[in-house]
Amino acid sequence: MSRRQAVTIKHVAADAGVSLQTVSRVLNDGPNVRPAMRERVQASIDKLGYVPSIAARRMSGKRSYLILAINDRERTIADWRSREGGDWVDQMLLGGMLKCAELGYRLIFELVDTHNDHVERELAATLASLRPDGVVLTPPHSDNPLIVKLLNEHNIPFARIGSKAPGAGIPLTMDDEGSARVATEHLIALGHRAIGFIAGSAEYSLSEWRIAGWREAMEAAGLVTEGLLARGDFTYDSGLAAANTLLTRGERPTAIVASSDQMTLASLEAASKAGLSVPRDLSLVSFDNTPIVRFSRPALTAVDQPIAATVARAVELLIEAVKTGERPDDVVTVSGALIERSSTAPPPV
Amino acid sequence: MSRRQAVTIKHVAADAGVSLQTVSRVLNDGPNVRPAMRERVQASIDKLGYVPSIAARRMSGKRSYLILAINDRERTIADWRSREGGDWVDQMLLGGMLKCAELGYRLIFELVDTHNDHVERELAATLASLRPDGVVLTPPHSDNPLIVKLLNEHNIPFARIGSKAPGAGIPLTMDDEGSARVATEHLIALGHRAIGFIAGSAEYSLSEWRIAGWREAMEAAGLVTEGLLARGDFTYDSGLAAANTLLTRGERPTAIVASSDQMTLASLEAASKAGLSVPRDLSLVSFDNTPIVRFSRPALTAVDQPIAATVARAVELLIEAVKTGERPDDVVTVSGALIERSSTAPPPV
DNA sequence: ATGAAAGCGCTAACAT
DNA sequence: ATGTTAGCGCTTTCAT
Repeated sequence: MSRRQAVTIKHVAADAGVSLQTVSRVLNDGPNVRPAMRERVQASIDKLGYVPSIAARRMSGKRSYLILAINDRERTIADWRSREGGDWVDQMLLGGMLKCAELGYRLIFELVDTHNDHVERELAATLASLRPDGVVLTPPHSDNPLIVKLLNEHNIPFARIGSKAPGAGIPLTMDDEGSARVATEHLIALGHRAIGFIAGSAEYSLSEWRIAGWREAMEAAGLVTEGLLARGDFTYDSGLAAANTLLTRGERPTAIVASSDQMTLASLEAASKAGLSVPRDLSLVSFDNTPIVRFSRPALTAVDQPIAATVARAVELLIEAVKTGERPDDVVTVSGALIERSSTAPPPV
Repeated sequence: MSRRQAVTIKHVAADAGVSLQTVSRVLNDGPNVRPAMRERVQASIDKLGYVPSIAARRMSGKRSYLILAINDRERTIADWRSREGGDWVDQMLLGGMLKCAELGYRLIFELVDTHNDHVERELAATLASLRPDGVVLTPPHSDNPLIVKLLNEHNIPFARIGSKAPGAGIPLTMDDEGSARVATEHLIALGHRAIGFIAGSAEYSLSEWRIAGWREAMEAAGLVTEGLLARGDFTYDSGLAAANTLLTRGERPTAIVASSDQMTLASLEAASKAGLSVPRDLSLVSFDNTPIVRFSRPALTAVDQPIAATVARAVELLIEAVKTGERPDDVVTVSGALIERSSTAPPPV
């Protein structure tokens, strides 16, 4: 059998006794096709099992039926190799791929270097090769001015997940500020007054939003935040250092909110080393809710990041933008939820 | 800016002052191009930042530069939703995507239903739409006669991971038999004599190979296997039932090898319920080595499945097959390794 | 409401 | 060693 298409639009046209155009119109839900004709053509399509070639559609038309999802190369590969149980990629695929399939699109997953002087060349090459109808950006790419500029110049719709900045592209967030506030309020409600916060890398704007959420909750409750903020970069080691800083200060916190599961796990370790029992002596709230939080002892109370839902929403909006040219006016927010487990309790008396 | 390609082969040809064909030859490392000419054309390509359109290449030539990786829909989605920390998909992507990128290809990840009367329609549609140059099959698709037949008829190279059956397609295994033998021998060396085995779903042929490896090791050491085999289906619940069966028999095993991390975790739980301490009263060896095995108490000794390496090898062989038409004569084996942690010890005295 | 013609960007086959 | 021609399977544009 040859590598050529088995059944093409020509076969369908011949079978239905109509022109190629009419078949094309039926395929694309075009106007000016009588119901009877539509049915006849559809019958031929079904009978022959015809499926249009994505390459040919992209060649002739303006659409490629491809959505490109981009992640940071270095970080993603490091996560895969470390096998620490993060499932960011899986959740992106779950949300993005299934939504694409639902809408007749295909999701292509790619890695792009952020820390690289040839980001533009790299991305431009991918765009030239694939010509996707839309691009989903994740942090830290979402705020990378080079990438945003390039995509904008190419006039291709794109979503910026984890970005609120104005400008081109559709910004979406997982309500980091609100989630941090909820997490903090949860601890306040339990009676905590000295609540530490371990922030993530400043390269991600969501790190600042989470700090803001924590601050708001603390201030609304009349609590001080001074000396209760430490910075990490989402990694375990950075979390260990941050937790140690917080736990060795004069009036140490009775609870800590950390911006990633790895940093929270590190805080658990730091607490253990300091002879502190969680949650009896120290309460812990995590961010991400990746699989590992359920396997730690105690299981961690965590803010779930709705990655699948957010990516699915991004894909929807992108395809909408291709079809109608319209995009949301405001930042799109997909909120996470606080999942209570066993790492939080009232403070020691 | 329009959705048309910014820089096409025409621009390069014009810039270099040659015909389209010469540019095409340079792109494809074709013969009959003088080095000087090759350099001149390459200079134009670099200068203009030209990257060929994958769609146009697929339209005209016999290659699509696409490799399709297929997984079981039901199981994959269930794994994603359950968030139990399995990283099969990540490892496939890590091995497959990076190897594809290295060779100028692109990996497309798809889900296909096994338990479905229209597998063929579904897969045929994907093939018609994408026309991939090769397909990577994973269990249980690797032994699905409908899928194998379809791929063979379409004359498209494919790899069958986890399959040793003769016939079309390139079979690859992770040496399940050898790994099970090594795991068992490890326990025998520690002094165990009654070593139970919890097998996986019979739908996966690798389940039988693992049983065989365990049997071989036992018999080689002059040990009986009767009554020491239990069956699960890789899931936690099935592991719990299987472990309970093994642990409640007359002469209960002092060690168990289980065919998945979930089933081993379940065995740990079953042991705990039975008042048995691991590894003091019962040793446990797992299969898979997904991230969670390091987070259990004790951390599990496990056979690592080299998924990334196997998929990378499959991609290599597929692309080789496209280029040269050649394929390996024998089953390709990529061996895993036993990772020793804390769930194994000598048997109680 | 339907059809015919042109062309997308590339490679294959056939010149020269 | 290089160029020319035809055509892949569709959608677009322009007829009718």
